[in-house]
Amino acid sequence: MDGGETSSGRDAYHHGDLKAALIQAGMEMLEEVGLEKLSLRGIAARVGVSHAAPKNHFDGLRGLLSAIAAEGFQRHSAAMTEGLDASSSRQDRLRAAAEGYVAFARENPALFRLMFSPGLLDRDNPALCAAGQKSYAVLTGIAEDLDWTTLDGSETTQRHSELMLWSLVHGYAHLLISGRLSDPEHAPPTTAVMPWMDYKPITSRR
Amino acid sequence: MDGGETSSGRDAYHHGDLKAALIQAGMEMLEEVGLEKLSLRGIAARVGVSHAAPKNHFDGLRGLLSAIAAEGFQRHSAAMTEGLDASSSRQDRLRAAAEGYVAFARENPALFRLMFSPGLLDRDNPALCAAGQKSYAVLTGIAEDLDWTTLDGSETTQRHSELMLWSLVHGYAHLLISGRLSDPEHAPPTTAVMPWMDYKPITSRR
DNA sequence: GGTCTATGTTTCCACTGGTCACATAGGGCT
DNA sequence: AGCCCTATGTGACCAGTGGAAACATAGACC
Repeated sequence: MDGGETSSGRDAYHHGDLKAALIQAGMEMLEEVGLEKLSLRGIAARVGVSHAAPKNHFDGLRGLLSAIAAEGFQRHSAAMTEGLDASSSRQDRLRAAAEGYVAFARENPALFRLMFSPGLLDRDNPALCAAGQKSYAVLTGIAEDLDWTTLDGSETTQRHSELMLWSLVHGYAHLLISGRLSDPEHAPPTTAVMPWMDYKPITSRR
Repeated sequence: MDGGETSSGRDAYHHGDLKAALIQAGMEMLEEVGLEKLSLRGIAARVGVSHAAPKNHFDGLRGLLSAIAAEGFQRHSAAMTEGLDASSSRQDRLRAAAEGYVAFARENPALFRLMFSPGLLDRDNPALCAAGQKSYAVLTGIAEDLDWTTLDGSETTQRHSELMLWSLVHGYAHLLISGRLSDPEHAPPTTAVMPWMDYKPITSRR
């Protein structure tokens, strides 16, 4: 116990819970130095171990990055659901989730970028896969509630609607952190780019 | 002229047109080895020069990548406009541009990624800035044609509409190459994720 | 013909991630 | 209690990277 923050209980070990410490340090440095300058040696140094130590817990830099991304997806899921009030309308719930999605990206741009950089991650990492799928499930789960999929009554539109929503928030998030928008600080709120929600009752068939 | 392929005319120079050759080689290797494994030394080796030679034409790896990205934005613009038939309806023109946007990303995933990786590029590179802005202008120019901005009649909606369209195609493009979609090969066509175009006359006020 | 400058090479440096043999320390068995 | 044994971390090496500086070369220009 001792600290018991992020680490698991044992503290008087070799180092403590090095695995969690590395993930923690990695997430901090990620936003400090940027995705491209993040180095295994740097992370190890911050924790105070040699650069070979992580090998005992992760499969190289890739493995560590994958673990960080997995943690990122969990926080991403949390960001989408935390503002969710079960009592609010389904439309508001969707709005809140979309705003959470985008806000997370703006607050953790480097992490968000990492999470969607397949070239840096281990596709087969179980934790990463699970966390990523869960994150997607959170979004689609809220979208499904709205069954705007009945617009033309066909079954296939379900997937299309999910993709539309996902593409929209994902694209806006990405643009906001891509440095291509003229004034990202004062960009319109997320709901401003999903305006069809304002003009048409989502659940109606029209 | 001599060859006159990608190089400009002069061939009996030191190397020929090294600057263009490096950009060309870089674009090829980019898709071959992936964005993260692309190296200045590798590009130089393919062209047959020492790894210090590019310094005379670019400001380090950053400069070369920026030049490649600039060329990428030009091709991106071309991809959006090439299928454009002036005689087709404005809706069809928008559809064609959107499909061009996404198709480009799918055909040049690493390049597309590079183009939107501010950490790798030189923000102040003039060619890159110009090409990037032009690319955005192409998209918004076509969107403007459609004046769906009149949905609520307010002026501010213009920017929101542009952002919505851009976010949508950009997000879908990104998701398709992010490795997070289950079966990206058989993903729905781009128009399937912009379905509001099918259900509501864009130019009408409803 | 001779110098001058653009272009390219060589050699060095600091840094990266990966691998191996080795050290250490705590757990568990006898 | 004492011992081994394995998980964990270290140090020394390697190939590779981008960058910088001194040097070489070959066209250009007078």
